[in-house]
Amino acid sequence: MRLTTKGRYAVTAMLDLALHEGQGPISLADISERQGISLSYLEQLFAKLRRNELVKSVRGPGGGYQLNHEKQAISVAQVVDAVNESVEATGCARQGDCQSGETCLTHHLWCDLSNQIHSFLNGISLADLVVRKDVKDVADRQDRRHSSQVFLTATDSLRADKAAV
Amino acid sequence: MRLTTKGRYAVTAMLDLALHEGQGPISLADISERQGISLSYLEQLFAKLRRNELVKSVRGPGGGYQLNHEKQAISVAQVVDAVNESVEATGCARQGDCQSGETCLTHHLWCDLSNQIHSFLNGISLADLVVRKDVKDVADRQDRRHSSQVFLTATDSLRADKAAV
DNA sequence: ATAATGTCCTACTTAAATGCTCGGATAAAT
DNA sequence: ATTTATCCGAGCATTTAAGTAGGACATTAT
Repeated sequence: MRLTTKGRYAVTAMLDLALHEGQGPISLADISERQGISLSYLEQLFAKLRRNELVKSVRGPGGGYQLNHEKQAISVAQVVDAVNESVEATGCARQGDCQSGETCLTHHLWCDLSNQIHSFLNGISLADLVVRKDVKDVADRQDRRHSSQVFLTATDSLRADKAAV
Repeated sequence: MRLTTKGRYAVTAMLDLALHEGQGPISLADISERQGISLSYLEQLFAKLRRNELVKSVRGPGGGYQLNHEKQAISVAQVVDAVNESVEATGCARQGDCQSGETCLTHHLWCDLSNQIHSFLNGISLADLVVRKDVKDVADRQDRRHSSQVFLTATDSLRADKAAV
């Protein structure tokens, strides 16, 4: 089992998409700036998210990424899984062949733990996160800090209007 | 957050001690054989367990390790912690300074997850594991397979008798 | 057309950790 | 004195995370 910045980055980036839903495609450059994640690294993560059909992409200027499903339908567990960070606590992938073909002494304990974690992360959707107070607070701060050029150009507000329809 | 064979080995070894409590000191060679863990690696793990005062050691022939507290008083979480496998899911050690000094978008989510895992593993003691059916089954199988020389020598049964007093 | 802006893709690098092995020192029992 | 065990340190192969670098391709705006 393993949960590092990899999985955390993925969830954070997906939550960023959910927060800016309805504003058209969001570029990775925007996410990189807002969330403090390396652009190149984001590209690699989104390649996996796209292959798992959690996001869809639009290429070219004004392009970026959008959620491929309703926010309610995307769980944190799905996102973490998509970037290959299993929250599986057993070493045998639940096979029970941990100790040279046989079940090890603590196999069932780690199975129980895996169930706990998985059901917890499975029960939280991006929609659930979006409405949380602690998430809103941080999102507001980030928007205030990075809103400098959002409504500066005519094309940008035009795009936002189009997307809002 | 990370849970690999390191933490699983530690819990398995501690459970082995709990299962053979009352039989005097248990050597790492015995645990190595029963649980299929490298002896040298066990030594390293038990060095940490000893420094965390979870076990006490007896040197010399007939020596080995014993639990330093009642089985009921040792939780799985303590054992995992002792070998430096934190089940902490945040990257900021709960400080909230995840994103260049400020709180990141998903900080509270990972805090919640950490609480879940920690309270789960904290609520399970070695005593709880010893009485579980799945644990008993595996333990019986292991005892049957590795009991060949336990009661063969006079010194061994003598030692067991002494320890039982 | 062409320049700019984005995704897409591959390969490389650095650092850290895991899971071991090996060699030897020390303590205690036979 | 020899055996049995814990102790202790160094070292090593492998994997992974996390990020860099460079470029190809698609799309929009000039």
